[in-house]
Amino acid sequence: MNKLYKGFRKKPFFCDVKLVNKRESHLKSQVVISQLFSKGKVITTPPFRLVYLSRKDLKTNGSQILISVPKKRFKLAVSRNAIKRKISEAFRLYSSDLKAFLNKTNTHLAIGFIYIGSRELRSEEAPKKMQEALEKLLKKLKENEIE
RNA sequence: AGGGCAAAUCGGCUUAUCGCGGGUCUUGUAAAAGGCAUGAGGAAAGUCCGGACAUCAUAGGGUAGCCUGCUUCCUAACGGGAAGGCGCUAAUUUAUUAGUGACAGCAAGUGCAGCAGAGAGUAUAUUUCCCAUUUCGGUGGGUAAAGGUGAAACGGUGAGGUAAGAGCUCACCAGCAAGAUUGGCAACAAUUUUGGCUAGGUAAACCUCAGGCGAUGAAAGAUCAAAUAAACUUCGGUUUGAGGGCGACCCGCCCAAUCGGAGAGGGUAGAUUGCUUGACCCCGUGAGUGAUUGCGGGGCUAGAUAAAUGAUAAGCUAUUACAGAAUCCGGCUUAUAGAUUUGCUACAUAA
RNA sequence: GGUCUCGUGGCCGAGUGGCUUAGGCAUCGGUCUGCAAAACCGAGUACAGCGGUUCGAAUCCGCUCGAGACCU
Repeated sequence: MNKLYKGFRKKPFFCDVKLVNKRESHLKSQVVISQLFSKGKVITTPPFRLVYLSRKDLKTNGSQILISVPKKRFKLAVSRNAIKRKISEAFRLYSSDLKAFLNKTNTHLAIGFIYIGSRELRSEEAPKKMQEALEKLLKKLKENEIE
């Protein structure tokens, strides 16, 4: 946690965790992806479908995300890219609670965001939807923790 | 001042905060942190052509297949471009302008042309016209001017000629073929001589002629690391030439002691490189009608790998067109809101 | 990233440039029947789009759109 607080002195306007979204937080491993889709649990909130898989046996903690937009609904590469960017930006801004929880409980979480909306994601509604989805996810994770 | 057409250029900018990719510098044992500048197109698209580069193959020849098709030039090359020629269309100024053309050959050969029509290619006679004959209903022969059909019907005008006619003969005209001269690098144009009197359409039908083309694509390939099995079982063939290679086929040539089929089974899929200095861009200047190119000076301008360019706020008419690099170049085609510049053009308004 | 194929009524599907297109299933109307099925008779509905070649294009050529397959 100390690492993350390092930039806090210079930029005091933002909250307790620094908001980064680096390469390391992308989900790349084919093994993990196949496990995610075969064993993972699913939450559906209107524009997204979340697939997640939490593990405690790994040494690292934190989250790795994967974003998928179907080519069948969005023909243009430009619009697909725009949706992906909006999702990742929204996740970057509103995932601080989730990250704090994961650090506390020392879990590794793989999340897949699948966009199931039929229209393009508008930038003003993206943060609201993301917050809803993440709150739902956090609640589920806490329930599991108690069990 | 606005409208239309054509060509060219741009197709977002500024500030603040946060964030991402690779690069570089600083701090740090390291992990990492911070600073700096930089980071998506005119089409990045379609994959329709042409190259570079790489691997495989390569004594050589022929055939097949595919592509291109007026001429000369440009270019690394092209199915691209420039200039010119010819045809067609439109306009008028009637010989110019603008647009446009897969624009070699049907006078090498073969095929095709429904319906209609007498006849659709060495074709032919329905109605006419003329002659002969007649049982006066017709029959036989000659003829192709006129009517009619069709997308398309085998030159036109006049004279001679004839039973009636006909390029049957002649003159002129149109068009064709061959030759000559002149101009042009050439396509071709102009003039002229001779010929036979007419040659129809279709090659985006087969085809002929001329020219060109080896195949596969960066998921190509190279290096390193890790792992390992040129192994095992079984069947068949072989110095009396089997088998393999020359990745369409044939001739021919080469290799040569091993080759082929089946079974069971093992391993890898990570890193670096290829990767961005290039037929590059900008400026000046010379050559050329032009495409293009010579010389000099300056510049470095994405290089990711489940894949970076974003978000928020404010302002500029602005949430605002079409749209996202994946080895790299040259074209073509298609999509495209708006802005600017230049040229041409006609209309209306005002002075 | 690269390569290739296909597109004909509501569905399947034939079609060698020539009568706007064979056939089957489905739909609708009629005959039959007490009613229906089957059978029989009849009808409507199509060449993915645009442009070109040709007297004439579903067919030949070019571009565009859509769908699918393969390499990996």
